[in-house]
Amino acid sequence: MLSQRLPPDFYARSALEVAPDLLGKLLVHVTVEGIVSGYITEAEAYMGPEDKAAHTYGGKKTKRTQAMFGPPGHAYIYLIYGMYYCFNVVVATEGQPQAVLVRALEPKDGINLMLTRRRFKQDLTPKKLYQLTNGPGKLCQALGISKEQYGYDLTGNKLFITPGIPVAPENICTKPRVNVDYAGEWAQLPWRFVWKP
DNA sequence: CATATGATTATG
DNA sequence: ATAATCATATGT
Repeated sequence: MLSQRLPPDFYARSALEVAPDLLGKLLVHVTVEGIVSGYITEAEAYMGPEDKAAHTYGGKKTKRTQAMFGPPGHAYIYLIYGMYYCFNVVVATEGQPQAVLVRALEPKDGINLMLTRRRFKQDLTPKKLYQLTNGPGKLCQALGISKEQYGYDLTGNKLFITPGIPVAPENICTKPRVNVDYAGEWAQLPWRFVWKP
């Protein structure tokens, strides 16, 4: 069965539209060690120049953020706290630096590989399975995402997103974004989207 | 060149 | 509650 990619125009919308739409989609990473994938369960919208919580606030363009200024449907990856990577999807249009941070996944394929990569210590009970990828740093570790995948085309064949499973609107809830207190009013906005099946 | 810090996680 | 840990951003 062929894994169908989400079309490029899926990403050519504002982060606020793409973020909730990304829930239930399947994020897949094909590596030499094997294939790992998971359903997206949590995402946050970052709206660019006007959004005080965004890396591109004020239109700030640096070596780190340049991918956000590029065409949509590509990966924006950065290192945080000196030890964890965060995976984002670039959205909107070229020159419009918006992105969606993928905060959590529900593991699907390659769970064994995820366990190895994360050096998971606890017992593998179905109940604790979600702990494998329930944070931005965790899911990057589990999927083997690092700087190497910076700028990757998400309609390509290494790191890509497929339609996954549909999510009913009533199963989506919104919350304020995490750890952006410094952003004043912008921190309060319900731009975090969580899928609760 | 020097310094401060973060869209986090694991552990006590 | 707090340490871990470093690329990036920013200032001098």
